[in-house]
Amino acid sequence: MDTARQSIRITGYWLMKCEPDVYSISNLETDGSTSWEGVRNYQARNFMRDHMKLNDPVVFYHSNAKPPGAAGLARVCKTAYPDHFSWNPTHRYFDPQSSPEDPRWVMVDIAFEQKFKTIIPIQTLRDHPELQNLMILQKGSRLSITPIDPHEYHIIHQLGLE
DNA sequence: GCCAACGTTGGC
DNA sequence: GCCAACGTTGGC
Repeated sequence: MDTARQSIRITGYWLMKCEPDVYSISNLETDGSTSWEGVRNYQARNFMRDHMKLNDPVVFYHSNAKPPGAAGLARVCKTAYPDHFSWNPTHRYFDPQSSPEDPRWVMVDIAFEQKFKTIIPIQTLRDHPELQNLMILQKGSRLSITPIDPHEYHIIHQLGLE
């Protein structure tokens, strides 16, 4: 685990996964921007808290979808701040170990950039020779927020124009 | 709906 | 500190 973690390179480019049944790129297009609450994984949290910068580019990915795949582009429009949903006992993202005095979780805001004409299915990403190293394509990868290479970002951007 | 892979929890 | 049990993720 630690060895794998060490090889992660922070690039300022990101891929963020969301189930479209919960929140889709179309929702983001409608809203213009949104808060990214509910991340309850420490590694993903640390990416947001320690590394996400204003205007970092984001690939918006639909997970658990038919088909799963890259759905569009977004941009970080507010850097990390406490996830207040974590201390609301009636909310599904409640965590009893988090409090306003000692917030355990953070969120960022992202702004809509573009919605791809069609989803770029995961299989298309898998088939692309220059996207082989995408973290989300590695076996067993479940991280909802992963850094990606600028080159990978631009390839996905291009695929989204087709 | 299945299930492999993962992260977290808690007993010891 | 180990590790079994558990809940979750997410592609298929």
